[in-house]
Amino acid sequence: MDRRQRKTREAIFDAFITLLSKKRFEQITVGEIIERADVGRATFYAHFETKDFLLKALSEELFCHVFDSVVAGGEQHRHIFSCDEPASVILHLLRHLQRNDNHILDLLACESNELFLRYFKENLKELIRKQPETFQNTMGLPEDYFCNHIAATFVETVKWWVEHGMREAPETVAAYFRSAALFHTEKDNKN
Amino acid sequence: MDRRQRKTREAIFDAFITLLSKKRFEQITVGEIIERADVGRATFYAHFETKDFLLKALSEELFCHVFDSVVAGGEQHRHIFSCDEPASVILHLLRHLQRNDNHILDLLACESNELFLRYFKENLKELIRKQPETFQNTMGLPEDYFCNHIAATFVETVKWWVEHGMREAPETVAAYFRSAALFHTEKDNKN
DNA sequence: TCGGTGTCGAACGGTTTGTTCTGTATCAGT
DNA sequence: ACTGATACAGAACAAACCGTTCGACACCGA
Repeated sequence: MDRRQRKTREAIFDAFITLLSKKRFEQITVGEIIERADVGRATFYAHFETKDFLLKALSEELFCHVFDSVVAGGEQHRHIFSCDEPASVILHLLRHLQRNDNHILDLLACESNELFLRYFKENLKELIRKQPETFQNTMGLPEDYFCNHIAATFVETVKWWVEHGMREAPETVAAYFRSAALFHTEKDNKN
Repeated sequence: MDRRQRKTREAIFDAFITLLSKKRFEQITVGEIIERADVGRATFYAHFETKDFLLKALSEELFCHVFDSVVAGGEQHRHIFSCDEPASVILHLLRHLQRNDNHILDLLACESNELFLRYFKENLKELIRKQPETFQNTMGLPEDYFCNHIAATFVETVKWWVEHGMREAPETVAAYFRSAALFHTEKDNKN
């Protein structure tokens, strides 16, 4: 990709993130973005069809690499919701957040966080669906209901953590999630 | 309240609900609302400061009466999350939805349902907070985390039900929720 | 050096917003 | 039935934002 293209794209993303930390997505105008990014109006529209597409592109850019790093982990992440495992995906994600890689945290803490949390949840559901052997639906709940429940609980957990100031250690939060999500590993069931 | 005022207010609400069933909140214009409601522009702004306030007013109007009817039930609803109780608040709410009183269902099914679900959740949390004796935080989770988890799980359950076409009976859905929310009644703990 | 590509900046038409004003209809109380 | 207060319709308005177009220029890779 052309260096110029990358530069403006980056400038727009940065300006957008900064603005998101200050006001809601809906009340951010294209004018503000291009002013802060120091970019021509036509240039903006050459990159993004509309403001919503910018949001989508940003979401993909940020979350893709997080979830990619998860699947890249491969077999070592088999028990994605077994929090006892040090390599658990949960802990992986929580630590990712704590380090605030790529400003993800800023976006989850901003007033328009629902937009990103929705994206987050969708990726999670896919992840869960792909690894059905790592958790057990012991209550006989419908598959999609159960799957959605796990993802939603994790998102709510993250949201709570962030809004709470992230005072707890990732391990603690993972334990909370484990309790709340009603996730029983095979080990549990042997008790 | 003046009969004229009530009439226009009602007309605006109706038009708004109809439009919400057709397109997202964000892309509904005041112009469309007043046209469908057959109301003057100035009249609209005399009633609602902005489109967002209209949404808020509608939410309050709809959910208030639902939750009021719950607290009006008083002592008979003590065990708000004990689904075995026929008078349980859960069943009460689910049946309310199934009858589609006041178009609540339309709003929960529309593309902008997050707005109402958020409102829904807040009311739920308050309800839960007010009746701490009716559920037990057996896992030693932080109070607010647990409280939020219960409310969120219920909202997700309702969302799933609606998106699913509401094929299940309210009793079935209540049972799902009971399982998922990890809600243990005193009876459970005696086992 | 050259053709292709990205950017700038201004200008534009179109839409939405929220306000203001005038004249008219409806209300509640006497 | 009369009256003052209140609510309404409808038009017009300025301001803001959107998305597009265009010509001139700068930068890229080859």
